[in-house]
Amino acid sequence: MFRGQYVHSISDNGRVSIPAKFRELLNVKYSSNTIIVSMFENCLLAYPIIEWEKLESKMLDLPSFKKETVDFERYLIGNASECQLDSEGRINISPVLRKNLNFKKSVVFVGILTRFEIWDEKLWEKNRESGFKKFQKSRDQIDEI
Amino acid sequence: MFRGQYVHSISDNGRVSIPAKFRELLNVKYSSNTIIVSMFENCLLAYPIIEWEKLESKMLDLPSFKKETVDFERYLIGNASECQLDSEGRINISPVLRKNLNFKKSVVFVGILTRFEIWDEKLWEKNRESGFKKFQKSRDQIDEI
DNA sequence: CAGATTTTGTCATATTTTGGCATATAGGAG
DNA sequence: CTCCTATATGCCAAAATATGACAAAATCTG
Repeated sequence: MFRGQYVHSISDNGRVSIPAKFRELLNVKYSSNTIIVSMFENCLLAYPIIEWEKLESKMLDLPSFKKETVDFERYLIGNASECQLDSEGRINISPVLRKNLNFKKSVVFVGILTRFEIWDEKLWEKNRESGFKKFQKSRDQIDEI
Repeated sequence: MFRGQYVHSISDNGRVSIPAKFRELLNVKYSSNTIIVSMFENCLLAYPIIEWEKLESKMLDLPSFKKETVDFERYLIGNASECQLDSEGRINISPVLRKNLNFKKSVVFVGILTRFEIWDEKLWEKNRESGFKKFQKSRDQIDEI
């Protein structure tokens, strides 16, 4: 499972190392160094290709011209890109995504079970406080864990 | 699968490069460099010929005199045109389509699984915010993805 | 049919992306 | 604390890509 936080720097042309812990999980559990990265709320969302394909196959069953489907897919798939880790364990993040999320110098990888998020470090820091508040609020919604 | 966004410039006479990632998919998965381009909401909609033909065969099953069928087909098929990628991976977009969609200098290719959209860049940018809102809304409609 | 205009094919080139190496840094073991 | 290994990242060369330019071919128009 993906867990924890790692801060990495990102080069001018959008290249960044995936944390070694995540790389190992990709190798061992998923036997694949291909991931899909897409936009989410204020961060990137990354899935091992296998997990992502589960999502996609569900989406292929949706009625393709229905409004909700189009809106949903246009955003989630339209922002997605397939990345192969190179021999050094790095991926490239496209100019569009970097611009949208205002990626500057450093990003934070946040592991969350079957996926991980990538945040601009500054934004991540800024949201720490409100993140805690949201966590507190969510405790009531999540029943009896 | 088609995914992600790519911004390309379009020449005065409507010639534009298809993103390399999309070209590769056409070669490898579809073994064909023929696509069908038609109008959609505020953008063009492009399908590999094979996917387009699947769509057509579904349309043939629709009740052919029903109002919705006629309206749908008249628009989607009536605006469709077949394009071959040239040796440099470019297609031409007809003056009519460019005028309808107000294509200026740059366009955005948006990959969506078995198809991709082509937007005027300015318009795409303008719709980005509302696109995110629509996505948020659609998340509630699309259950349990 | 002739001339004008548009479309197409090819080449050249600037830019971006990729691959590989080298080095600095961090983290763990002893 | 110190050494050693694993990791992150800067750097550069090579490859791929996007796109401008221009001539040849095709099409349109009167």
